[in-house]
Amino acid sequence: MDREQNILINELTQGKALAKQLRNHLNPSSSPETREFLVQKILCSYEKALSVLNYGASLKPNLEVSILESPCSFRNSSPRSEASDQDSKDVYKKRKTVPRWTEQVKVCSGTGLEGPLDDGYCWRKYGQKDIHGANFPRGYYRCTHRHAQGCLATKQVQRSDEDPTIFEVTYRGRHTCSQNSHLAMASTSTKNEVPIEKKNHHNQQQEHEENPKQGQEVMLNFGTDLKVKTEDLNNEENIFPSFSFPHTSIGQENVEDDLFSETMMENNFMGSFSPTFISPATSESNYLSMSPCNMNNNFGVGHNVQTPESDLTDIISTPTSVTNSPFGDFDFSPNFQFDNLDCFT
DNA sequence: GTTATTTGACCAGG
DNA sequence: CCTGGTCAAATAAC
Repeated sequence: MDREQNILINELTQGKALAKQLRNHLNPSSSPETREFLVQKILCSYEKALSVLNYGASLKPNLEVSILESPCSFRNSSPRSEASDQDSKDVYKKRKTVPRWTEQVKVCSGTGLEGPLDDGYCWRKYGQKDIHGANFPRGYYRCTHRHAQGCLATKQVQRSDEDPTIFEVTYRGRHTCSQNSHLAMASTSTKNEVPIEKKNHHNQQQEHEENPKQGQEVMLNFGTDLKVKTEDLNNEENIFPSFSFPHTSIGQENVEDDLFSETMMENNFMGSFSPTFISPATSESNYLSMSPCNMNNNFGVGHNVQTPESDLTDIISTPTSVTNSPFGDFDFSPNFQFDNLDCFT
């Protein structure tokens, strides 16, 4: 908890300082670029701070955080759900109760930010598929320690059609491997989860490379915008009785119990993470957008946003609420419970 | 040598 | 039969 607090204070302090700087740059002689840069940095600080808070808040059933204005999103911040829709239907159901959620990662660069998509885990690619209707192939990754530690976490990386700087990363399962992240890990950052990048250098046809890490791409923009959208499928049987409103923070607690217990039983591995994070209600729409700076530090860990395994397909496929009110709901604020952050240590 | 990626085959679900 | 997801042999990187 101290750590989080420090980070929080740090970021807020930094944000304040940056704001001052920005004020100094409000004069006409200052370049718009500079101002924009400062704005981005400020937003980074905010987002990071919010992310920290989000950790604590995520225990709350119906947390919804929407921070879409991350530095880089000015370009195209429209949250998209097409891919998710597809996924949601096609998810193979044999494996039930595997939590699944999607992060939309926007790759930007410029501000000396490292590669995107470094979530602090070691992934190993085990497949790639061309997906119908998508211009880019989808990459399939599993945790490197699958055999060593039986970590069943997997993820899919799908590059967005329209905006190649956006990658939809769908995670499945939680990491049980010890080497993983939490805060410290990711901070070591620069380690690329997807090593492919190296090879890609020789590759002309990146159209077929969904690989986020390509140097060139990284150079394209600023920062990394990470949106986390949880969506759970896999549980045909479990449909949220009361998910109608993603923003609702009330009335879902009841549901929580069911899902919670179930989640716990079937996904014990989650325990290694932090059981308290399992908050079914969160699933509908969890938007967490991270900026480049976040990525530098430990915040690549989008996984911390918990999702239960209810079948939220429907909701998700109509992310209107999320889409339409990107900035709207910040109901997380009142609910922080730092006490639970202990789970991370 | 080891370990990771590529890529077509294979399988299950719809 | 088509599609998405996984496997595994071949290959590349280290």
